[in-house]
Amino acid sequence: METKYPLSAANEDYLEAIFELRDEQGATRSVDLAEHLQVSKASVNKAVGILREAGLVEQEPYGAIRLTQTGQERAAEIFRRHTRIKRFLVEILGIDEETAEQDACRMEHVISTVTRDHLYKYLREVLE
Amino acid sequence: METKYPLSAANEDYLEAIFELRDEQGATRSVDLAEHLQVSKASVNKAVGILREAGLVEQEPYGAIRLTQTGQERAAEIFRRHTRIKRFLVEILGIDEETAEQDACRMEHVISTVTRDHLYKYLREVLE
DNA sequence: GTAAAATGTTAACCGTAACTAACTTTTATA
DNA sequence: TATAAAAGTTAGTTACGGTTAACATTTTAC
Repeated sequence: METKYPLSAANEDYLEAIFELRDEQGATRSVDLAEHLQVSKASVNKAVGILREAGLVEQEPYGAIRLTQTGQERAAEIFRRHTRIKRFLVEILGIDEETAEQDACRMEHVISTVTRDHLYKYLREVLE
Repeated sequence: METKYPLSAANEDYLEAIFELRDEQGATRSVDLAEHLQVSKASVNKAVGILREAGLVEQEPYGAIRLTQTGQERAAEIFRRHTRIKRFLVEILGIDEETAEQDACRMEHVISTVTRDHLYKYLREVLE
């Protein structure tokens, strides 16, 4: 299968949103993704196709989207990165929730794993 | 003229590199830009055209590239952002120069002005 | 001063990621 | 249950930012 396929920032966003918008059965609808990410249904359809090819989600035609095991892990990691960056912005730099959310959305795609880990460590130390 | 034209991340990179690679006369050569940014001469040519349209640089055919007044200010601000983010990564998070440089390159394009200002303030406080 | 090398320009192309419009399928409702 | 609305799909378009290849202009070296 696919071990560590790199995802584009856009596709990381789709994966993360699928993770966030799951219902009790773990299903996510395309239309909700489109709404959440403010893109067209067509864009969602294409992106989900890519995530499917990459083995990160499953979806039968006209059906709901579900994360695979790998997809789930990958998405959770992205989500964790996002929330920690946001925490840093809010709790350390004192930035408002709204701005922090938007900035975290973009920063999560550009920091290296080295910086990510140092940031986590810093958060643990400073917020004990 | 153009008051606050938004630049894409790519074009901010070109502008910043033009700023960094100026010689004593304030001139930058396309070929050096291409080398520095690791792109083709054709890409440089296209990007410089956009910066020219935006009133940020001047260049007569086959001549050197020079920043206009606005271009100079804009580039200096981008450069400042870059170096401060890098300082943060190196001096606060303890990341190595190499990684910090690469991450700063990407982070500089995605942080809001709010976050930028809070980061500067934090740097001043922590590094007194 | 001319020929070769270096530099700059242009045209045509590619991939990504968005869009709209038209269509199919599914779901909900009257 | 038939039909209208909602959701999903597909095809074709656009903009951006890169590419290569061929060409034009400058600069350098003999």
